[in-house]
This record gives sequence, structure tokens and C-alpha cells, in this order.
Amino acid sequence: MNKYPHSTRILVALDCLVFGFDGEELKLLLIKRNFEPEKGKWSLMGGFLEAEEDLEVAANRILYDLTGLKDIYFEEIKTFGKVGRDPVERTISICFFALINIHDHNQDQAKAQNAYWIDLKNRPGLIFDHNEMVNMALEQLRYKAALHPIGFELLPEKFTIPQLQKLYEAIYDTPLDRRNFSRKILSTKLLIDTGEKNQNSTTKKAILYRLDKEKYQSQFNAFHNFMSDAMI
Amino acid sequence: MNKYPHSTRILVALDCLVFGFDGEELKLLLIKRNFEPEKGKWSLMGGFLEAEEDLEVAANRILYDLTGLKDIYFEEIKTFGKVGRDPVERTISICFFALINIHDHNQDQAKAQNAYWIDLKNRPGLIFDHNEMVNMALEQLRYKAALHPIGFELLPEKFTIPQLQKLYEAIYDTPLDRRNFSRKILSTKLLIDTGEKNQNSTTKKAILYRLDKEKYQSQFNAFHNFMSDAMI
DNA sequence: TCGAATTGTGTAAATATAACACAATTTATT
DNA sequence: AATAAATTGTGTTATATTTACACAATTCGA
Repeated sequence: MNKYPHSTRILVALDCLVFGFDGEELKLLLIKRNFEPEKGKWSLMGGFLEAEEDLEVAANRILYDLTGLKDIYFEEIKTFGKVGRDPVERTISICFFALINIHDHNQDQAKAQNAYWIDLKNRPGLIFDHNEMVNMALEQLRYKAALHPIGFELLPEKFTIPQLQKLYEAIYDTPLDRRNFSRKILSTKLLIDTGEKNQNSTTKKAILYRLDKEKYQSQFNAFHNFMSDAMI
Repeated sequence: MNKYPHSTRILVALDCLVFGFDGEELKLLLIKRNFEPEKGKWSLMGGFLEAEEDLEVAANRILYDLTGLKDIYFEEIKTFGKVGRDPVERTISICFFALINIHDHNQDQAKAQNAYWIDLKNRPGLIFDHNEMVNMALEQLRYKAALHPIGFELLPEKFTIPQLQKLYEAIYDTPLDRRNFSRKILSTKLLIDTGEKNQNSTTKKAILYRLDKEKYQSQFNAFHNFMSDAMI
């Protein structure tokens, strides 16, 4: 079984960040641990890679266990591998982040994991190196969202331009000019006017758009040059 | 010792790409394997993570064994973890790339590993998923080099603007306008005129510049907006 | 009916990019 | 010594993009 006899086998974990957006703030789905180690403290959702399981399959499994969702958008951040990062036993952890529509997941599943949506800005300290993971994930999210249309993963299927702007303002924690934002978003030609308007408004009702999924797949580069470089 | 009793421990490898630049083409330091498995075929340089070794330390160790260099610039690409990727035994591999000055490494050390500089464009097929690793590394190098001044890692300490242009043309496999390139590079204010000129020229001798290391550290974002977005 | 809040669209100035021309330097050649 | 060929340094101009604004339209409640 062990064909590379002189090498050490090591525990391989996966830790995932799940981002959500409530219309105002970026949120993270965090675990209030009711298990050891570090019971009672906050952490990311994690799990171990199994012997006969592809890494990608494991990521999907862990995301499913937390949210009840399949085919979620996720991407790897990096692998954390300091010797003492998990005090229980040497464990390396492959960290990744996922983006979901905050209203679109299985609440029972999250409850079963003791998971809560926490404001990214007001999050508690996390165990191990999970704080560093969050910092790197946010950096990578900002980087990626400036160049690629991944922000839509956080919104409902139909959304308004002002909603999209609020999302980008939350991601980059900065105000954006309404008029320039609108022009730039529309210039990507990735938005389709549904003909409907947002009825949940007490003032002028904004147009509801949906993403042009085909262009979104084929022109994944359409967002290049989207956010000003200073924000990346 | 095994405190997480129900989980499987897995071999953790590191595979590294070492990029070099000979003045004309991007090169990769590849291994002609004189060991099993896949003896006689070409692969990336690799090694296993040891029980009491930080991931970053392991990367530096493997790079040192190959090049004799320390403190090389490197960054992680991603972790490859398909079940059958190594037919000998389940192994996940953390893949990373390094950038070195091709004239600046220990030839004996490379020879001891049976390593050769191979034109990126004319590289042979590699074992396992190493071809995919090279593709992803090249993508990430292009991505990063457009936004950050990492290309300099591939050049000698003193270099000319035409040399730098040839490097960027090799990275993006595209011709660039000499005059616009020069203006854009100089506008970053990261280049210091050494007062010397490149004597290895049979025509007009170009000015030798060196990188302003302090700005390079503090203004790591100076390159944002450097390469046109179409190239990323 | 009016005012407050919000949304959609427009415009002009500043900046950046792209596509060019031309002069200066260096060596080999005549 | 003059000249040609190759290369380098420095413009210049037209176009495109970005920024910083103004103004009109919609919606609802006072």
C-alpha cells in the first residue's frame, strides 16, 4: 500500500469560507464550534480529505454539508502548512472560498453545523490560522471580482444595478459613483433587461436585470478593466 | 500520535516550476527522470513534505536542491488532488512556480538532479498532471506579471529596457510597441538609471537600469494597469 | 400637490492609450 | 573618412477611457 516507503503521510484538511451578501454587508458563514478542539470558539467550516476522494469532490462535499447546495462557485485560495497550525496533530489545510446567494441555502443544514451568518467587518477572532485565511480570501475576492464577473454569484437571479453597486461597494469597502458604475456595468453587455422592476422600493423602482449566462461563460474576461486598478 | 483517529493520512508532495529567461525565450528547468516512477520521462522537480517541516520550508528546500539558491521568489499555484494523479500511491501535490535569473544558479546542483533548461514553447510532454501544472503556472505568471513587477526576478540586476521588453514579449508571446512600452515602464518610477550602458551591443548601447527595491517593496501596486488588460 | 429619496441618462474635462515619425548612437563596410 | 544598417531614445497626435459632475424622471408619503 505504501509504495513511497520513506515519506510521511499527513492529515489533509479543507477549510472553506462561504461569502454571502445581505444587500448591505458582506457576510461569512462561520461555525460556532460545539466540538473539540477549540469547542466554543469560532472557526471556518472544515473537513478532512478522504483516502479515495478527489480534492474537488471533498470541497463540494463540505460545501454541501454546510449549505445543502451543489455546484456552488468556489476557488482555491492557498494551502496552509505550518507545522504547528493545528495543535492536535500535524495537518495541512487547503483553503478555499465559495460565493452563494444568502437567501438560497438550506437553513437546517447550516443550523446542524451550528453555522451563522456574520458580518465580515464585525467577525469574531477565529481559531488556528483561520483569520489569515479570511484575510487572504478577501484579498483574492477583491482581486478576482475586479477582473471577472463573479460578484453575481452573491446576488439573486434578478437584481438591479443599484443592488450590484452596493455589492461592489461592500466588497471594496468604498463608495462608487453611481453614474460611472452603471455605465461601466452596462458596457460589459453581460446584463439583460428582464422588463421587470424591483417592487420592493418606496421610491423609483429600478430595472431588474439578469446575467447573460452564455456571455458570462464565454466572455469571462469581459470584466477586465472593470474596477479601477487602485482597488485591486 | 494520531489524535484525529478516524481520518486518513495522505502523502503530500510539492512540485515546482522554475522559470528562467535567456534573453529571447522563457525557459523551464525540467527533470529528465533517472528514477522511478516514470524513469526516462520528463517531469517537474518535486519532493515530499516532511513530518516536521513547514510547507514554505519544504518549498525552499526543494528549490535549493535544484538550484543552489536561497530566498528565491516563488508563489503557490494550486494544490492538485485527484485520486489517481500519482499511480504509485495517493498523493496530493502543492504546485508552485519560482522565478530566477537563469545565469545565477548552481549548474552542478541542477546537473545532480538531471535538470535541463527547456524552451517553454518546445517542452516535451510531462508525467502525471504536470502539463496541467505548467499551463496553470503560465496563466498565473501572465496574470501576476501584468499587475506586479515580478518579471525583474528573471533578469540580471542591471538590465536595459529593450531586454525587459523582450521578457514581456516572451511572457505574453506577443510583440509590444517599443516606444509605448518604454514610456509605461518608466512611468512606474521603479527603474533607476545606473549611468552605465550595455556594452554587449554592436549598435547603440542601451542604458542599464536597476530596480528601485524600496519602491518595489512599498509600491507593489505600481504595475497595476501596466500590461493592457487584453493580455491577462 | 409637494417634497424627499432614488433611479436613469447625459456631458465636458482630464487622463491614458495607441499608432505613429524622427533623431541619435554604434559598428561594420566601403 | 564617409556611409549604411541596426538599434535606442524621445517625441506627437488622434482616439478611447475615466472622472467628475448636472439634470430630469419615478415613486410614495406628508
